[in-house]
Amino acid sequence: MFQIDPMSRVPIYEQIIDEVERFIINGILKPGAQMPSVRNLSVELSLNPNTVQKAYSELDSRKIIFSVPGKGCYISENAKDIILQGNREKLSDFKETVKKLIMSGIDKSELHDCIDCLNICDNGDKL
Amino acid sequence: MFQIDPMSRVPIYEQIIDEVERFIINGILKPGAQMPSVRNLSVELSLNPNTVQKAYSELDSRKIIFSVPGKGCYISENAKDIILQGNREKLSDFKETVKKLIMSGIDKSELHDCIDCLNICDNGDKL
Amino acid sequence: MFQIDPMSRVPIYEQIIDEVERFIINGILKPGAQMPSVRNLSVELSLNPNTVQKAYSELDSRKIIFSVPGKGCYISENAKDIILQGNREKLSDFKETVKKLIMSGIDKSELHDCIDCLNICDNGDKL
Amino acid sequence: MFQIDPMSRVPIYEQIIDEVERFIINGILKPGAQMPSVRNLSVELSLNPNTVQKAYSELDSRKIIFSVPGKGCYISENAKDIILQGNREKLSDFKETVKKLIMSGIDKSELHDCIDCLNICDNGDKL
DNA sequence: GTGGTCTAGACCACC
DNA sequence: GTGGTCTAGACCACG
Repeated sequence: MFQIDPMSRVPIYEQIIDEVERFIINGILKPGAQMPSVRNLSVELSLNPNTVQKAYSELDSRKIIFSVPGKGCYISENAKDIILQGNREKLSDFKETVKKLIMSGIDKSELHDCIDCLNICDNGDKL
Repeated sequence: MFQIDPMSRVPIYEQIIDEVERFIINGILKPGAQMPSVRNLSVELSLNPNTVQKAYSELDSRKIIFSVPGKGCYISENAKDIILQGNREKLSDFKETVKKLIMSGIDKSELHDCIDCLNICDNGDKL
Repeated sequence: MFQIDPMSRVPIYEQIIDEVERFIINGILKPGAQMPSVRNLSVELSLNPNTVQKAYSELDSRKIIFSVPGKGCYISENAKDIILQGNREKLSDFKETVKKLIMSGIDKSELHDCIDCLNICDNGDKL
Repeated sequence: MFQIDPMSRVPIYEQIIDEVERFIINGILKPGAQMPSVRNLSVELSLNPNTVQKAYSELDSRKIIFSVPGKGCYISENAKDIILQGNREKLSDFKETVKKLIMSGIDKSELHDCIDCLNICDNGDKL
């Protein structure tokens, strides 16, 4: 289901969150749909259940999913909106990154080039 | 001298490295110039000497500065070149960041806007 | 596991690095294998964890090992190549040493004898 | 007089000792000859007098020179012998160096080559 | 459990 | 005074 790189330096639980968000943005996971159980997902991805649980907890605290005790986790109605709203923060972080790069002597045009040279569909899937 | 944010999630020793690089790029620290001593800088920034030492060691291993035990640390002749060369890697990381942002549904134009709206001088100092 | 001499003038953390490199060259530590944990090794060698950490950090920065925070440190695929390439520098240092010895009046033949009289297996283990 | 490299990582006081020994081995400084005063040498080489003093003290303790209070330092009668005898220790250190190099996977033949490729006169002067 | 960062304080060699 | 190494002990994020 989700694509996880266990050797990446970005925490696995963040990768899970990113993947869930990506699936929601792309419409693969729709509001009301049930998430895979923590146990199943941890087995499928060969991950520690605690790691999956941490991702689910974060998604739950951000109201992107909600858990029904004894039944499972489900996608919230306004999950997409919350994610898109969260992108504001990401853009803020992005600005900080850009600022640092410029301060270390990199030209703005180089950054623009980096963005343009990426061949990625707008729906988020790799070409 | 250097601007450090102890609350940032980026390690203090990396902030020191970034600041030193920035000063070198801006020409404030020139080749052959002596760096502030580990002890002085640690006092000035209210840091543990080991933290400053770690930053200096990394700069030394990257040949941006060189240390003469018992005398002090000095800016290397080709410090600027090494730093600019290191920016290649930073651009590579930047691409990864951009890729993730686009995959989470952010439009390229928004990223371009983020770059353009920054009011930063080309020499790296904040306005 | 590793042989450390706490009384040597060569820093302990460098001794650890040398031992790790030796084990990799000899094929005892293979690519992908997990390194002993920082804590375990520090206990086993009766060292401070920070000392071991410093050795591991250096090995990581030289790409001989790579660390996955929360999981452990692993031998890189091309660790052996990197080490052998690093030996070029060692030979350069060796030349400097030889030069000084000759300048202090030692005959080249004596140096050749020193090399030949060593009883060391080609795989690096003491007889 | 002496060639000192203040940027070298080999301690200055050791460089002084090495230079004095080299001059004695080459016959430039003969037994009974007076050494330059600590003060003069420190001025001439732009060094801290303490550094020169440390070198002289070590040479004195090894009986290579002897000091006559109020007059100066002089080369001992058997200075050359002492130096050549000291070379035994250097050869012992050299063996240790060679052992480590071989243990890190360097072939003996490469070390022999390093020795042979040096174009240095036996009397210690560079060609 | 893992690695990573930081502080506090010590000792050393060198200048 | 300088940089370099080491210990002790703490805290954090991550699995």
